[in-house]
Amino acid sequence: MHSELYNIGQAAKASGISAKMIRHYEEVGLLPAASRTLSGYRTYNHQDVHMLRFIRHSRDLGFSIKQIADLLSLWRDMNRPSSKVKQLATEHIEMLNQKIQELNAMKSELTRLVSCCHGDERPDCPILDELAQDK
Amino acid sequence: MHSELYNIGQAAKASGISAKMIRHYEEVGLLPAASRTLSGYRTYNHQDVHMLRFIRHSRDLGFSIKQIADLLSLWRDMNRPSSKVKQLATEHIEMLNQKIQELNAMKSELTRLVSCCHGDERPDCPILDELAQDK
DNA sequence: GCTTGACCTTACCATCGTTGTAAGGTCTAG
DNA sequence: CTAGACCTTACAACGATGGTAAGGTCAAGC
Repeated sequence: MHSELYNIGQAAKASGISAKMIRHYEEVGLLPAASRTLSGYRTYNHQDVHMLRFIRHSRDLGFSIKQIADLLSLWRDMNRPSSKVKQLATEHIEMLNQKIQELNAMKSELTRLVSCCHGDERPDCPILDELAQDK
Repeated sequence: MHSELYNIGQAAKASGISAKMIRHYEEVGLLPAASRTLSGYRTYNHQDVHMLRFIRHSRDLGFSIKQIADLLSLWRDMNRPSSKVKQLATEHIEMLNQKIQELNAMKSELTRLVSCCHGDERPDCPILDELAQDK
């Protein structure tokens, strides 16, 4: 196993997280402070890049930074109970469900309104009428 | 028709938009500058509150401030073609669809992972395994 | 050795919609 | 006259990300 070093741009490419966000994650404490070259450049090794990939995958699934921090600490804890991970994921699914439900409610209401609107050159518009309703 | 006056708190209650946000909407130009009492308090009349309700309904459907500004100007334009309103709404539905799709993708992936995880006291966890994968 | 260009550094500001806070002025009821 | 509820402005924060600016560093080519 070589411990070849990456600078932040290479780590970004290898992990799929922008250099910008890597610095940000470090600043907010999601990542430990990277080691530096003499001239101050951040350096990353394979393990660091592995962690970055973990973060990206978590982010792609919509986990918040706080949740990702929890996932990372579970990941590092070799004695974690898998129930904790499952619970975290399940809670996130619930959050997703809630958001999806909200968006779906908006969508169906809007779809209903749109289907009522002629959509021609005349000014009459049930969409505006409904938005203007006092209900 | 009385033109009874509301102060910002009363307008907030009557419209369902917080006083805070009413000020914000004024600041960003979604609302015209409110008239003021001698002592500087903002005052609103029935028509203003009606507009605030319009904004709230639009917001409840997920329209952005920019879109609401467009809706408001269509609302005020008695010669608008309803096609413009319909198009705006349709574009928003498309945006909603896109977001819903993204969230659903996250949800189904997560659901799959969760269903693979025992969720007991043992540390083995396919959720973490997958997040840590190099793919 | 010097220049060029690509990279790195920090430190800001912007987005979007909303909330919170602080410090102060005003109004109204007791 | 005072207490408390309201109003005012101005600022910062959230969440994740992007942008910009001003400057230092590195590697390649001349």
